[in-house]
Amino acid sequence: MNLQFIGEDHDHLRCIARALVNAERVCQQRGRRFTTIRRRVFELVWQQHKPIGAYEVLEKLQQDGRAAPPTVYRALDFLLELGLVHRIASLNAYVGCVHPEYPHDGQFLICKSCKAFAELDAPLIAAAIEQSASDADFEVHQHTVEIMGLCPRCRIKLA
Amino acid sequence: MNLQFIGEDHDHLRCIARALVNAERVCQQRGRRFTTIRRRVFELVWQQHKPIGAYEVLEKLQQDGRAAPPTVYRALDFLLELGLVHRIASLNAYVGCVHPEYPHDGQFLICKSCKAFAELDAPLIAAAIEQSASDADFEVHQHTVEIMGLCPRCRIKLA
DNA sequence: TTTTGTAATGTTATAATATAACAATTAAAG
DNA sequence: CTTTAATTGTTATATTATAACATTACAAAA
Repeated sequence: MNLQFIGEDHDHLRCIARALVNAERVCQQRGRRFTTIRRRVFELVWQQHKPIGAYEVLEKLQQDGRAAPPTVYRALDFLLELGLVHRIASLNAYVGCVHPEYPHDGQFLICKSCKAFAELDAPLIAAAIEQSASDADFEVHQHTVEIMGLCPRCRIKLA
Repeated sequence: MNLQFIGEDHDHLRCIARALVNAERVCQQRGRRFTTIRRRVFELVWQQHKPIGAYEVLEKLQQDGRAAPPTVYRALDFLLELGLVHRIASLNAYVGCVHPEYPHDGQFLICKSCKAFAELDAPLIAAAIEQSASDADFEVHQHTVEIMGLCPRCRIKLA
């Protein structure tokens, strides 16, 4: 599966709405509470199809009222734990997960120019990692794959 | 190429010595200066076959005399630029590069238990990334691949 | 060999990211 | 209700990284 960059015609309100429904379902299935704060942070992460930093989330939260860093980090940790968001280590930033049916490692394409990202779930990459690791007799628990470059739209724009 | 975890018999002094010779050659080829501080930071990163944090490097530097964070970060940035060390984004830490002939992205196996790492240069992984990216019409500039799990030795120990 | 320009380092301060510790509140289960 | 556990509030601080500007060291030209 390969989840592409979004196009001009992308209906983002609908996109967020679907993500919220997914998130609610995931929480219910796992017996965890999708509280107001968690929902709000989740929405903020989804508001853009770009990685967002914790302190950027915090600023937006603070437009609603007081909030401190632990509030944000707790919500993010919760969402990470349930696989509802991913962390992009090379950017210290967070993105909404597009298929949170079950927790998983994604692979990420991130545009240096417009900052848009796409989440892959590329069996080819996962298999190559497994193969290379097993050649080294290494037992894989988790992987981080972050691919930086130019998205289709920016390739054209900058060509 | 696949650079394995080091074994019991590893002669680390020789290993560091070789790395230093490499580093000197690389600097000379590129007309850059391998100053005392850069050499010292390079040695400190190589002192262990484990990722080391910038502030850990700083502490060790300070055993020689005064030193402040910018000194360490500058040296690390220099070494990163020349491909003499790599940064492990998911750990905010640095490792020596085992084949710094030319700058490149590596792939890293990192043991959660003993923290040892191995650097891969796995064409299989690189190819899978290229393939997946090109499916999405994405132009790859750089990639981060960090694989966490158990190294061969720890697998046995913890079995 | 002095001069001069550039690269490198020193120094202070601060930005950006993240967590510890404990108090207060809220929700859910008995 | 009441008790318990989960969640959130709050303050302080740890950790990682950079900005800005002063100083020093080096290498090439004069």
